Amino acid sequence: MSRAKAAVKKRAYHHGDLRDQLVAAAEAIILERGVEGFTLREAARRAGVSPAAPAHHFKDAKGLLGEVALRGFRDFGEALDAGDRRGGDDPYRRLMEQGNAYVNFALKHPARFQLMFAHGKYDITYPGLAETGDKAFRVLERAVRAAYAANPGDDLSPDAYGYLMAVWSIVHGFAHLTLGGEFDWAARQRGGGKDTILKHFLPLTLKHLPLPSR
Amino acid sequence: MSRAKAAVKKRAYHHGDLRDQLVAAAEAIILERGVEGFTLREAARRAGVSPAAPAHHFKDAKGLLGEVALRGFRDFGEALDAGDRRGGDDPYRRLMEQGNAYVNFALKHPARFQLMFAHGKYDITYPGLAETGDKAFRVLERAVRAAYAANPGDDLSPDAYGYLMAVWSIVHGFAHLTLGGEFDWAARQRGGGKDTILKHFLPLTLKHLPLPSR
DNA sequence: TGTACATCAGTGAACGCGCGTTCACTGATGTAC
DNA sequence: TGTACATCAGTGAACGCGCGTTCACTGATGTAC
Repeated sequence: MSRAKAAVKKRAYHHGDLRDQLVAAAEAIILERGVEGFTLREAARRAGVSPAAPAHHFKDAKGLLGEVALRGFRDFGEALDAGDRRGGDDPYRRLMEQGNAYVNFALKHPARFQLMFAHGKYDITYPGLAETGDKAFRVLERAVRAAYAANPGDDLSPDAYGYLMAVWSIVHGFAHLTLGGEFDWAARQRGGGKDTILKHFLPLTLKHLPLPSR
Repeated sequence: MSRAKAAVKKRAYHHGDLRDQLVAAAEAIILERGVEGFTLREAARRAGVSPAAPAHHFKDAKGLLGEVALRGFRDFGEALDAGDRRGGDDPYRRLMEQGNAYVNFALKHPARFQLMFAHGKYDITYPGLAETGDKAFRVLERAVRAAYAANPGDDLSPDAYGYLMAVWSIVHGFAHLTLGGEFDWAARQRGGGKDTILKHFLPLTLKHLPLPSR
């Protein structure tokens, strides 16, 4: 091996990309071992760094997970918003597309999704987190308002509240049950895995998305 | 204190009720600290017993949790079944009542409910567990079959599959989101807590339970 | 362009902690005769 | 009814483990002049 190559391979004392690599490692660990399987030491190990190094980038373990959750909520909100736009002018289609986006996000980024809903695991005071989370969930509310012809700022009717909760529940429940493997028996009947659930069963399910009852 | 009283208060060397008390302690711990907060040592501590004692009743920590899950699935199945019967002859009402029972169980026994869906935390080979779990979920399937006029043993139509998943998703999602505190903002508007969600918002939500599309 | 020096981002050893499980043991209970 | 003894259900000390965090440190980088 040439000296130049060796120089490239040799890890610099300063890592250069540690912050992002810790985030990536955290996601990978959660993916493999679940939210509870995450440890700060393992993340440091995977980034090739001593267990004390992360403290220079995050306050503590929950701080690192706060950053993971923040990025999750940001991308999640954007995915919902893109779905909403795909729905055009039709409030029902907007909700359908958002529901699709919701479940797709959960199944494509299970680590992020599970962390986002794992209260107590990450630092909820992490800068920007609360706003980013709120923003994502307001995308759904906006489409429900449209479905019930409520202007921004208006109180939602009790019926609209129930509808909002029903729609949110159905997509969240579907995502959660799928990730938990509760639909695997159905997928197995068709000889597939989680991808089969997404491609085959999710459309069948979303067909039953409740209609707004105006 | 009389000698008799002292004799009563003094713990017998043989506990007499350790198995059940360990199960009760496990549920209490999960309630207070979440599924991940459970430790076998803490359960032993609460039962007033050394950390080695549980081994005489359960293979290991996951075995104890297996028993907790088993009892959970048993009661859960019975609750769903009672709901089903309340629905009388009307398949839709049967599903409504089951949905009600589903969410009520989850909110009244959050420790059990959360454990039941926490895969990997308990011993799934625990005697009777798989059967008891299957039995509970077949109660829902049965009502969906009735709604689609499918006889036992018939394959369900794709539409019926989607419907089954939609109904299960909506009640499971509602339970999960409520337990996760995602609806607290709504409850707070009405000056209440989880009980408000159960009494006020659950009926509003179940009104939007999808209708079977026969 | 060179140099002094502050700051930044690492190291690695050490801390105390609580965990699940194992071990040899012992006191209490139940049973056979 | 009494007794010998097997079995059951506890004890408590010990094991090794991995964790998050702290500490004094040091090498690399950036900046002021």
